[in-house]
Amino acid sequence: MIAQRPAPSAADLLAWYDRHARRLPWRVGPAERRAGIVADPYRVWLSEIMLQQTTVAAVKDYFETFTRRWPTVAALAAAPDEDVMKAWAGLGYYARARNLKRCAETVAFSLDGRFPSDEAGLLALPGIGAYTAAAVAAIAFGRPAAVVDGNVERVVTRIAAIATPLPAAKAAVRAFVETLVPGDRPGEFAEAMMDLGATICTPKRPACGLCPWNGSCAAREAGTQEAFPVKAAKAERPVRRGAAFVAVRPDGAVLVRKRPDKGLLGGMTEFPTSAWTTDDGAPPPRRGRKPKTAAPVVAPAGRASPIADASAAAPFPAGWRRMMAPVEHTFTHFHLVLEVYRAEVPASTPAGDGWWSQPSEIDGEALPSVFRKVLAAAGR
DNA sequence: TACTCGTGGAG
DNA sequence: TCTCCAAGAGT
Repeated sequence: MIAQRPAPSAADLLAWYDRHARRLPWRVGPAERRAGIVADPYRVWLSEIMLQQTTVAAVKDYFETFTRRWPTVAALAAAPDEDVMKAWAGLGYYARARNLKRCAETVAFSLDGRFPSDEAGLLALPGIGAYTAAAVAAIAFGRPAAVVDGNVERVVTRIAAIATPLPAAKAAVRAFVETLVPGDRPGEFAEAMMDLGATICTPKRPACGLCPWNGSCAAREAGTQEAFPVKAAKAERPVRRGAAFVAVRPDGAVLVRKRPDKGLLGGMTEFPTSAWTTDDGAPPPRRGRKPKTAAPVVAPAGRASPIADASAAAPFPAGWRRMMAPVEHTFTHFHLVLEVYRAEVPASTPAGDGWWSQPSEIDGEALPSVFRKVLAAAGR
């Protein structure tokens, strides 16, 4: 008779966590906890929004900047949208910043400055989904919520050898976690699960020898750790092409404008660009109403005369000159190749629907990474 | 359910 | 170099 694997225990994981917890700026450390300090829901919420699909390393500086500048949800709610977008620039997924601001306003102005303490109340707020609602409820309010993120999915699909591909397996993962969540220290339990996934139960070459649950893991017993989680096949990444235009005044100011609030890089700042083509040369599908006349599209360099096409897509006639190397940038679901054009223009050139940004101001603009590459490619 | 939505670091 | 992917949410 072969001994059955014991069920994983929250107590074992918490004992491991007591020894190996990562010290992170948004966490209440053990010493503080002993001193009776509890988590600040604002800081927990802010960190969880920033950490959505984003690494701890990338978040740290932004978290420090935000909490120093806006120490409370009321302060964030009172800030101009534009300042928040500028502070978020470079972190990606800009809908998070828009929802962050809306959520802060709701909490500050409609909820008396207090975050809801239960999952349902949190879930109703903009930018807060199943994961974040559970995480804030558990970490900030001590609720025994089942916190399921990518780390937890990996840990649990291995422990229980769940072969159903994600995201279909999500319900089974959540059900499993619900059987484990302790009534005591549920927030630390959630942090422990995530730390375990981040440091021990890693995607490649997990350190099973160091895992507090290695005796309970079905995948490890079978030697198939790296086969989990099973994921649905991903779609291929198409290539889109376009042109970006950097107009430079004699004083060094460059012309920028604000992108539409919705969609890709919504609400952020950009250099004027042509429409971006899809693989087959057609313009990308539009969500809104079709314009009566199609926007001029720049053909890929080499296929037609880049200069001639660029002049049609440029924001205004000028001595546009194409930079040698195009900017390439990979988004989640497509790869972008942007030809960069630059022109020296007179001081009297009107800004149109945009504005002129001085060299001393450009770094502070809400300029996404792809357009910072454009700026660099234009030699600014 | 299946897309859309960024970025930069690790392997 | 290139693929994967990191504390997901909205539609």
